[in-house]
Amino acid sequence: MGVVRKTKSIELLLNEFKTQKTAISTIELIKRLKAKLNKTTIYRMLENLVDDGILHTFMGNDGIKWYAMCINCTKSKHEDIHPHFECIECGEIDCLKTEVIIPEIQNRKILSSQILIKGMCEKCIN
Amino acid sequence: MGVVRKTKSIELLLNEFKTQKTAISTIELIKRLKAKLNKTTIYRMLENLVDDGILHTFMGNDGIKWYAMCINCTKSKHEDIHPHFECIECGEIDCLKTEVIIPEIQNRKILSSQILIKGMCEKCIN
DNA sequence: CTTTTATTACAACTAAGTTGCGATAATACT
DNA sequence: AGTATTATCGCAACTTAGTTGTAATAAAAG
Repeated sequence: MGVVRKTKSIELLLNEFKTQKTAISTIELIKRLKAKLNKTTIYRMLENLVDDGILHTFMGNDGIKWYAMCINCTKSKHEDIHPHFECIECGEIDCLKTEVIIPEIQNRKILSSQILIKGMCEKCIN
Repeated sequence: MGVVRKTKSIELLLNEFKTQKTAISTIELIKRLKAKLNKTTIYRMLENLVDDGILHTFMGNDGIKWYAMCINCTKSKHEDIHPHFECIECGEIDCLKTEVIIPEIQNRKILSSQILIKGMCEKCIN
């Protein structure tokens, strides 16, 4: 249904994404906000913020959900279909601006794609 | 550790992948083989078959694991880094031979990538 | 045929995520 | 401002994918 009211909980959650530019996993968010927010609340807020085009979500390699701020998303259009990059060293996942071209496939219609690239990030490569 | 002994269980499991060319999820396998095999056994067999390069695994969009036969894998080299295609209509996921080029990224080292394309398959497009 | 040990089944557990519902607190209304 | 409305929140209980420990079973080696 999206976010309708400006609550302290929403503020707390969004603050995590303002202080950290990279993606954050649900379990990490729950861990950080445990003292102040119930996990059910966190799950529901994340869902609402995705509906509103404020956050976008994607599946990590380990099967847990990750969330990150949207840059050019609206309620109707999630333009944010970009690849994500997971560092095998520090575990951080961030959004890439790099565009990956998915070629057309015979007799199939491509609607969306999720790309998770694994490697070493700027910090860990040295 | 890989598969060492030829057992009836392994035969049963591999038979599923021989009669079906597309990927199969763990929960689907458990559902199908429930009467004959314990789920723990299925999980452990799948792990072993991945170690041996007979199956490869990837994460579905819903956070459950999928497995499919390897074509050009060996124990040491998993060449099978190809995109997967999920049909939003029938739910089937299969391996694509289409190669997707991941461009180099400044100051980062790319080691692997997982690409899940969503759309309509040959059967469902009509 | 016996011994070795990989494999399997079972039960009990872990952890991510969900559901229902009563309590709380933003917002709307007078 | 004070009250009514209802979105939001917290809690407890639940669901489900996947894991762990262990004793029993069955490949296959000797």
